[in-house]
Amino acid sequence: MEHQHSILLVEDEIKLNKIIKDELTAINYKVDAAFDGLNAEVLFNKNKYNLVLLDISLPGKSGLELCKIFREKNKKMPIIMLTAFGEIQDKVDAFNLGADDYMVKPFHFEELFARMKVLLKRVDEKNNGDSEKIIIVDDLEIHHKTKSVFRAGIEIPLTAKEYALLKLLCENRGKVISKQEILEKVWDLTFDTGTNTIEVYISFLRNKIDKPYEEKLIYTKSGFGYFIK
Amino acid sequence: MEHQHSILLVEDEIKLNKIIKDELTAINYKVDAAFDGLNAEVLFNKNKYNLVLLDISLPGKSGLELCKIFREKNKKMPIIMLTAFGEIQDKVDAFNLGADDYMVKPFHFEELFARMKVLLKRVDEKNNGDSEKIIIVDDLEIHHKTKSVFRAGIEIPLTAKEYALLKLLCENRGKVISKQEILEKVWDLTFDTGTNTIEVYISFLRNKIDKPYEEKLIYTKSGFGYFIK
DNA sequence: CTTTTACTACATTAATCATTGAACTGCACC
DNA sequence: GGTGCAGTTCAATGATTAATGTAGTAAAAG
Repeated sequence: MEHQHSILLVEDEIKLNKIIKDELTAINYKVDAAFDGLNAEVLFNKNKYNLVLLDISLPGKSGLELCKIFREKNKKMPIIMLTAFGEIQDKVDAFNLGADDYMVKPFHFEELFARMKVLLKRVDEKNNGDSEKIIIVDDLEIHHKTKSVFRAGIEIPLTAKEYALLKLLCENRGKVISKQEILEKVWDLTFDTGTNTIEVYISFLRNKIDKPYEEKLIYTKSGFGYFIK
Repeated sequence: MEHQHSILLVEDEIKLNKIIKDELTAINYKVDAAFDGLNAEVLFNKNKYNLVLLDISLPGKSGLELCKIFREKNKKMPIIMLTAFGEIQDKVDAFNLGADDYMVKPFHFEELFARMKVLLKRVDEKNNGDSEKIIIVDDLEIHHKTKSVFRAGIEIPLTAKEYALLKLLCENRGKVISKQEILEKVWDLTFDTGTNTIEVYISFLRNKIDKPYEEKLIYTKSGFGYFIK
């Protein structure tokens, strides 16, 4: 798969640690688990993580200390603190030490995952320098800032999915993108649903982007996927 | 130290570059040095600077080009051009491209430092109390100082949340702001609560800001977010 | 020529958005 | 401490727009 996020999970309750790890692994994260502060630090220094989940009360080295250390070494990596109920002061400290978010135990996994997704997406986008970007392919322009698409100077209104699909293809102009990859990046699915949604959306796009114009931009590589120009 | 300023120094004369960097570092600036335009651009995109010192004649990409690029990406960051004697026409161009000041080589470092200080102070003050700021979009005015909003000269009373939302949208006029971003910046939430508060507030705003007027300012980009004008 | 793969019109289902009114919250005032 | 009020939030509804699945047709591969 194209882009799997790497998570460092630091949690001393063995059972909780295991559950979180299993859940995250099931939805396609790569997880390293630590059960105490010292071990967490070793892992952190050895590997590169996209995000850290950090319990506050830990044997070895407190989560707050770790938070400070991690933040000093990496300004951008998101840190989510896992706090027990009543550790509200710690929560405030955590933000001052550079944590990005916190979850109060017990929490719903769904909420944790949602927050992780937001933070990871934010970092990914910043790295791409996304917000001001304009993609130009031939006489087609994609303005990320306004989420708008122009061909030959005329705006073509696209839906969110159409836009995401076109953007993916244009960002990889010339490269054949497999349906598998499209499913992952546009639909956030890691498995094939057995329907032909992608083909339908390619058709939508062609109607809007290519049909009215002489030169076609979207091509099919039968058996492999789609590509632009 | 209370507040260290970050400087991007772009100067191709190696000796001069080093001297300026050393002097600035000695008086407690953090300095990144670039010797050509391309490298300067890379640094600029990667890091956040409080001020740029920019030589006009550079290999790679001219200082004037860079000035324009930097100004487009950051409206507020001061840019001081370093011009050789006789580049007076360039000096004029530089101002048109958004430079804040210039120094004619050779110059006294003391004078450069004094000008930097003035410019940095000006920006710092603006950032602290952007109290004087007035955002104008069409016939809509937002007076930051008094937290009041006028349309076509008539004051429109807004509540705190309405004001924050309108301000966010107007500060990013033209840019589509996602609900996620609105939640973070107006409601301080990192997670979608599953309610429709944002839609409700957009509705409130439209009633006050748009309904009584012919030209509408608040638009919906379904699936993406909201934007102004 | 047969099989696989892809295309697209159409119908169905789902998601998103706008609006309203009701409920909740904190605060000033009695 | 109760009452009223403004600000905020929530829930229900209907309208609009988007996403999905089916099925028959077309195109490409072998």
